[in-house]
Amino acid sequence: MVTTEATSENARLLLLDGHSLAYRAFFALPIENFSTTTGQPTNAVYGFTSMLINVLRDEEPTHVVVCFDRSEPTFRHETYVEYKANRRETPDDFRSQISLIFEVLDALRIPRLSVAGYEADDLIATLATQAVGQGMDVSIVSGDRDAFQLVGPHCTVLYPRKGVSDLARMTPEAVEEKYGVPPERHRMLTALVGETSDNLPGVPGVGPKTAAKWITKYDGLDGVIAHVEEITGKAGASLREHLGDVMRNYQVNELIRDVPLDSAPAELTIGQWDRDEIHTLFDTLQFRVLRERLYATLSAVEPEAEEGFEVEMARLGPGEVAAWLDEHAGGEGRVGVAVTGTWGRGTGDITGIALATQADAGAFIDPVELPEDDERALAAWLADPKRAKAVHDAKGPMLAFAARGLRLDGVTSDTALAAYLALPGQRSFDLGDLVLRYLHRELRKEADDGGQLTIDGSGEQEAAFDLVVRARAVVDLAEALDADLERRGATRLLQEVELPLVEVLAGLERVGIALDIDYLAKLSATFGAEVKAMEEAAWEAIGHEFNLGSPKQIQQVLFDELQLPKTRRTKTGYTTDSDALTSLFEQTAHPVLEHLLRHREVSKLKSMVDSLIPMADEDGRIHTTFGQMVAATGRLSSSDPNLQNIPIRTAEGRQIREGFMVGEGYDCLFTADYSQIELRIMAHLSEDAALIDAFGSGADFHTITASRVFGLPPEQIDGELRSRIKAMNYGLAYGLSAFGLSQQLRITPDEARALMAEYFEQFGGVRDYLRDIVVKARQDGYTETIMGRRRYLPDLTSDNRQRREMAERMALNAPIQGSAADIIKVAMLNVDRAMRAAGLRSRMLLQVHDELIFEVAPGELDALQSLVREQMSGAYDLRVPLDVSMGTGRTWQDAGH
DNA sequence: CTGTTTACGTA
DNA sequence: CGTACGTAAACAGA
Repeated sequence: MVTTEATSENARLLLLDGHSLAYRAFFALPIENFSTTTGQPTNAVYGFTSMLINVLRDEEPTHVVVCFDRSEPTFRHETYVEYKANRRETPDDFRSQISLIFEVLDALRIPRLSVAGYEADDLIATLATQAVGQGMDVSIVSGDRDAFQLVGPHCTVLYPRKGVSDLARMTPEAVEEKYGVPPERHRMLTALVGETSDNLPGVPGVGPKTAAKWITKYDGLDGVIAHVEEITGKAGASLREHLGDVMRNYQVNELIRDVPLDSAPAELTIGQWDRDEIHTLFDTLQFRVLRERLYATLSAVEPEAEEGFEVEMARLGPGEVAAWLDEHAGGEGRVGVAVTGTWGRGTGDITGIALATQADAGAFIDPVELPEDDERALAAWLADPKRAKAVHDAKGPMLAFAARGLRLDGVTSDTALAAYLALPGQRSFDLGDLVLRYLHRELRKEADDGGQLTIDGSGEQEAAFDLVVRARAVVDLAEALDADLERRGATRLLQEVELPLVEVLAGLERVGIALDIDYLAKLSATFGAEVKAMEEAAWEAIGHEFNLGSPKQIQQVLFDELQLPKTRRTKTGYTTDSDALTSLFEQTAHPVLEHLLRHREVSKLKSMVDSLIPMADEDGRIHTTFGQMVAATGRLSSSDPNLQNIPIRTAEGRQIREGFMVGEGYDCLFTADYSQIELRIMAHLSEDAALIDAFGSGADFHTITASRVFGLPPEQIDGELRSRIKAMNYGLAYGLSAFGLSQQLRITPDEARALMAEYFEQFGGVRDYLRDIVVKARQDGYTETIMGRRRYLPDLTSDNRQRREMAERMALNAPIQGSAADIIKVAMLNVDRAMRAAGLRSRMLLQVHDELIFEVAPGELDALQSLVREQMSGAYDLRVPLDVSMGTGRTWQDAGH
């Protein structure tokens, strides 16, 4: 294809038949391989989107529209009541995907069209006719052969041959070659042959070959009809008998070319697609590969952003830092800071620093070759809380600065953090994406070949300039996000909680926690021995070797060789999870099941120990990384390594906690955790008097609530009754259903329902609260925590039950889990401040959602305990007290309680 | 070599 | 058919 300059002469219109393509995809792609983890089928969406991407790439259209059928009957049904009557009911799994396809198209800003009383084909015929008339080239993508009648010199049909990636290009020549008639006569052919998918029977005994022969010989269908008596043989007789059908078919098959439409072809332009919407949507659809393909394809054709950034860059040489800072960064204005370097595991290194002001003054500083005076000026400026700074994702840079002995203060905006509060469900907060979204600009320099930038070593210079552009962009982005957060009521949450927390978290990461390496190495050996023993025992029991770590091989052994009863299905077979194995063992008592379970348990522990040991630094400490913008609810996450999932439930698991110990020069570890914080928040939010009372009484909460539910005095509540109510208490905050409760308690669903009814009888406020929270979230589009942290849940109005109910459970849980996260974050800030104020040398080491772990400096235990208790329980004023329980010891295990 | 699936650890 | 995470190993596809 030759591309000439774009005039209306060679505008290209791409027309897609949404339904027919989606339907194709639905049957071409196996639903088992294309479903989200929540069970939403996505095969049609996937296939359709995939085809869309391909044709956008290959056809390079200037105009696009996707046409859809409507449910209303069309004139074809009136002409022929049996029209499409043989079609089976549209499967639910397909129907639920149409609205998802709409979402994809809307996010891509691709227009879609449907008109009552017409099929998608008619809209396509109308638009194609108009467009060709206006000199446009047209490509039609449709899985319906009726579209072939539209093929012409400026109109091509792309017809899916098989699957979703193989499109046949039907030009006039291709149609003629395949069917023996030119495109405008294809409809006549169909009329004679019939179309089973539309329930249009043709002439029995007449196939495409015969039909084409007749049409050619008699110069069209009219000729065939006129000469119908001359046609000899069986086929001729059959034609005469079914002539009515043929004429009806010809009428029904005709595509309407003058459907009244609101938009002309020239108006069907592709808009600026929305990166964030695509991100969010593809996240929920769990399209990973497709997203990459889409980005690769569309970034090539997407309309240019308005402009880049214009900024002067000074490369600050020796002795120039102080002067530049004085001139450009000594006032009130916020300065953007961007750095290059590496960071993680509690440390880092800075290789480049860029500063930029709103007045487009930019500077690049190479921190390695910095004279002492410059370094001092820079350090003072960075650490000056009065010099306002905007940084994107400041925690890493903070660690890298700290490794050079530099402190970063005065950060009045962290644009990544701000974006997280605005869009908490988002996966990544890429600066370039945010700049495009909020500022409609591209993160690149203006194409300004002034020349002063192209000194030699231009690669380095380029990199420096890119960094300055980032710093410049961050300043404007900070402003835009400030405004956005104000609108969302999250300003205080950012300024008073999340921003100050960045430095506290950097501190925890930098300090790390000491490991007892020798002990852990021995522990690993112990676990290793048992893993091996279990493996051999399992092989012995089965009679051959197999990989106990492979669910697939376990399935083969259990279900094929041993013929044990089948368990719950997974995508790829039958589950071998511990619940299933346990229940299989109860049924069959087969010894291999015990070996498998034990092997699983111990090898999991061993791999955890083995992963921890090499992560220790030269001082024997490990440094996690806290994710402050990961959890949609506002919690922190911990990774590399994850220290928020160190085992505690089993005795063996707890042995790992023995490996976390107090560091040299410190007295002990000290842990403090909130007891039942989520339940207390539920009591607070629901204002349920009975629940609030239960927390006020000081006695065991689960026993008290059980006593109310069962109408028994507390001393008659045995372990069984208590644990039922405990499961209920906790389950409520997760949106637990009667079914789920019955599973967990191993009672019948009816009993579970009765238990829930009893519970709500006593705690009506909780029931009302849980109900209202979903209603309100549906109205607002989001839930909110006690500190105004939002979680947006658009799926609350989804017509897909699975998605909607999932969103409802999220809506129940998010305010509770999120408020708990708010409270402990405030507690961490207050504890940190109070420790500084008291001049303590003790250090906060970890946060595990409702627990804080400290390392106690000699002689400070008493002071620290009372300080932490005070700050934690006073972090937020709830309608119930915030109880804190504490413990101390040499190891994390000993410090537990 | 990469991404996905299964399973499982925590709150 | 209970929320929120992160990781390891096996596996599948490129």
